[in-house]
Amino acid sequence: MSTLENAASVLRLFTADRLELTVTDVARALGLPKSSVSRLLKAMRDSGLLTNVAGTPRYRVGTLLFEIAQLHQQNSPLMDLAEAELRAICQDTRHTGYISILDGTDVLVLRMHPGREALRVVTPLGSRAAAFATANGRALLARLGNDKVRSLHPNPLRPPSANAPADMTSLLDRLAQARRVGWCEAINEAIPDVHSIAVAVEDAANAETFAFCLSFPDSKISQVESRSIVRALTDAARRIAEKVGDRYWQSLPAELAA
Amino acid sequence: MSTLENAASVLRLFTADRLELTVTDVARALGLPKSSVSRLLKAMRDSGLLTNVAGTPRYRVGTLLFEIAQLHQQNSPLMDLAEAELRAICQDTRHTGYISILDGTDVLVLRMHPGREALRVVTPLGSRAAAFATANGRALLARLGNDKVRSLHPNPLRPPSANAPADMTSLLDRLAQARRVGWCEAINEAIPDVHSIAVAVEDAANAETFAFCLSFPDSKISQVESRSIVRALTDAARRIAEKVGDRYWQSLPAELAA
DNA sequence: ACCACGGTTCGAATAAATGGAACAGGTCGC
DNA sequence: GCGACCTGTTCCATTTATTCGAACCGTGGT
Repeated sequence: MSTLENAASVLRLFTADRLELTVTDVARALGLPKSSVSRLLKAMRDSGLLTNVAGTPRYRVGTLLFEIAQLHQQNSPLMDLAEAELRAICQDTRHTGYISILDGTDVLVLRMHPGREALRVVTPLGSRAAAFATANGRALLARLGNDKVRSLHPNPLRPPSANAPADMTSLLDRLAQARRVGWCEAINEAIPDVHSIAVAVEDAANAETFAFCLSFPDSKISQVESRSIVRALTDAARRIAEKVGDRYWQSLPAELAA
Repeated sequence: MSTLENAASVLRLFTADRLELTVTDVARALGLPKSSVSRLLKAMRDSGLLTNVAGTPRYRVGTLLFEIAQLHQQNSPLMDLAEAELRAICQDTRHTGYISILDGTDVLVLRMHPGREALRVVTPLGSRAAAFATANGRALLARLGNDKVRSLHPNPLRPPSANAPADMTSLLDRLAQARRVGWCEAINEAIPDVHSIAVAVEDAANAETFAFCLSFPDSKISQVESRSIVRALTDAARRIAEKVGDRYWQSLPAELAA
């Protein structure tokens, strides 16, 4: 396999509980000869992708990746708008907010605004979840056509819980509903007792789409509060859509969102 | 050159005002034939390092890097401690706080806690600056031996302003002073009218060292306030040092820090 | 229709990656 | 102190991926 693929595989080996890797770690995990791995890691270090801890033969992720990733999430007008709106809603409601993007069939958490409640819902930055079983995920999928959604999911859905869509038909039903009202919710799907309400906005000019949601313990929130959260999110999305020229929200009558 | 080096070079081409790259962009910038670049970018996309914007032939940084970079800065006990302390100080003083590491001769901003003042000091996450001319940088350099500092800087220093150390001798003087008192300040060095006060903490077990600082407009802060900031930072560093077993702060008498 | 421009494909020459074996350094247990 | 063992590195002939120029395709402009 090419050096590049191997390098990417090495990067993927780093996980939250594996922040350092050794030559044998990688060799075992990837089934490559030690000699190749030794050279590969050294090459990755020399090119800045990795660093090795001072005296030790352990490798960590290099600062280059941190810098690049940082650039990647900055300077996006849409992100700035979404963050500002979400921050305001989070401060107002004291709940936790997330901004996510679609990456294949997963949602990837790009930003988090921790709530001030005692019980916080914590999905760490950079973590993934199946898009079809999350509020943010379905808000994003609803922006795609049904055909696209189907082709994204060639295999049968594997719902993480009973509340998640069990198959493609019920997923498309929920997406259709999301398209009608503009927002989307998930109750006790991926995580028990977690209720999330999400909206999605798109900046066609930059080919960027984000979903943002509010997450809170389902048991603590009344119907009325939930309604006001929907209102806050859809209003925010509408303001953003206005600024970036997202036609999607223009076609949604305000009364349906309430 | 090897594929890996070329890939790293491509990643380095992404800057804050260059979030998308095309084949010819890269070919021109790196002086490589278009065909090679075309293959390289495609390979990088296939391995997850890059993504190309839907219909267009433009490439962006892939989500893999974001995930990896996110891991990289999480789960560090020292970072958690430093962040908690700095957050408290920032809320207290309403100024901006930064956490940085040393990367070669540069400091790299890992975390930022924006202040609540009207005039905020903004150095974006992931940005670099010459270590010798910043408070955080010198706090980190002070942890190194003079020999190490000298060998890091083979070339004459290029101070960004008159207040920065002009040569190695005056840099070492300031480092020596930092080692005596435990903290470090930079007044109008890298950025005009910006005053920063920094301390550094090290977790030897994990081979991690961070500096954190408070930055504020120099003109707005009295001698007395500055003193109390020094106190807050050194107290915080001492608490962290206690927890992670950083011997450095044990040898510093508390009265010298005041 | 033509041209200019950006991207891709092709194929032979080249340079780089590969992996087994041998080597080096360290630690552990006896 | 010694050997067994584990880790990482170096070496080298072999393999194979990568390279680069040139030809090829689409598109957008005039």
